[in-house]
Amino acid sequence: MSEGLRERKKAETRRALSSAALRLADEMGPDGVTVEAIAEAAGVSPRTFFNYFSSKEDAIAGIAPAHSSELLADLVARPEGEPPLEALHAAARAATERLEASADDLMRRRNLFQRYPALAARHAAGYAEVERNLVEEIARRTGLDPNLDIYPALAVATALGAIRVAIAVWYERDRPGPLADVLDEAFEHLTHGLTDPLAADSGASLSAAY
Amino acid sequence: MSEGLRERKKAETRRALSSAALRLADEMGPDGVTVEAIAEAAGVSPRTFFNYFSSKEDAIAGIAPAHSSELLADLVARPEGEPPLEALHAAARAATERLEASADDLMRRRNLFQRYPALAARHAAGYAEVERNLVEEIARRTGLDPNLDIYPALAVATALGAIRVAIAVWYERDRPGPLADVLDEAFEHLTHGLTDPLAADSGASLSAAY
DNA sequence: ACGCAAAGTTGCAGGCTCTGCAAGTTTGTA
DNA sequence: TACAAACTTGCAGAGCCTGCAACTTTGCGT
Repeated sequence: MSEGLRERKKAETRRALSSAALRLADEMGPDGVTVEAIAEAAGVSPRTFFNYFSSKEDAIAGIAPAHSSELLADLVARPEGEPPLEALHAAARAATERLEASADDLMRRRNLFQRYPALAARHAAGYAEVERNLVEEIARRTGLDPNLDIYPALAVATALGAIRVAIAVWYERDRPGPLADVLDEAFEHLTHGLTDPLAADSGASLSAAY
Repeated sequence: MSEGLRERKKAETRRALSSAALRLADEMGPDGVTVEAIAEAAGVSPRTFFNYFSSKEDAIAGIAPAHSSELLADLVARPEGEPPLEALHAAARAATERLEASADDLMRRRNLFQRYPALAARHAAGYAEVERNLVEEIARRTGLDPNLDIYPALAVATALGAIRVAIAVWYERDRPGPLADVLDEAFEHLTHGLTDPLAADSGASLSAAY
């Protein structure tokens, strides 16, 4: 029942292709690696590569619908009455914990993105669809129109921005503690209206966190 | 001295290529148009196309560094003591006014982006560099480390998100008034900590705005 | 076990994108 | 007018990506 041999093999092939693409791109640059090389490293034909990824860049940038859809699932699972930003915070927290588990892949990819910004853009594009879904869910929870009211889209864009920034800072700080702590710090700022951390008293506890 | 014939011709060719790319992509979809067709419509050879744009997508997505660098200039021009989010708000306001001026081009491109999200991603990638610069400036103003402190990156990411969301909602509402009004609405939410607009009293004035 | 249907892999043909190079053409200047 | 720099162009070629048809593997009912 659960997971047939077929499913497992497909997942394994996908992982092998993604991993090979990432490693080779790291070594020779995204343009230095060919689909042929990736396919060979993963033990399949070049043609099969395109059955798994729609482009070479997709394989390298790692368009992983898994993490994103889990983010949506986590949000949906939050209690109905919870304030939107709190629900987003909780879902984001769960996401960071999953991300932290595969920190090495994340790091490798991050280094690549720093060297080749075009890849980062491609990666970010993968989140566009999830963003739409998150906005829908927040709109449903607040009873607002996702197209005409600004709040749902703004809250979601802000939350995703917080995740992105938290990951970046976490790496720059050489990962001293849990990623979730940095995320909490970010949401703390958001709930306080992003007041200047130096001018405002409310900022004292924040800077003390680091 | 000023602008030789050479310069003007180049600028004209670039504009013709960009315009043809946008129009053809609108008619036949980004994949339905070939570089050959764009070049022919602009009256140059296909090879010349690549002397102006590094890829077909670049020509269609219209990587325009102008707007972004103006955003940075506006931010730098704000008074030194101004709270960061207020300065970002003011700079964003100026940006929206410039954007509103070329609303038709924006609309056409926006329609394309809606139909083909990959283009939007490409376009967004152009803003990555400006985002870094904005973060630097906010860090300078607050005396924080742009890499280790979360506030500057968070404030900038949030502000850019606000601009993006404001534009989207403005179009969905069929542009009833100034884009800047929608932007103000977004920043209002941000300064109030993104509290649930239904639960909080502070939300009353916001929903009244629309 | 057996065999059939669905799913997955592969090779091939072919069109398109993009690059480097060398030759030709146009523009700015002395 | 002559010359140099800048720009355009054609050509060759590598690589990306797709549709198609044949082949192999897996899942499942009998």
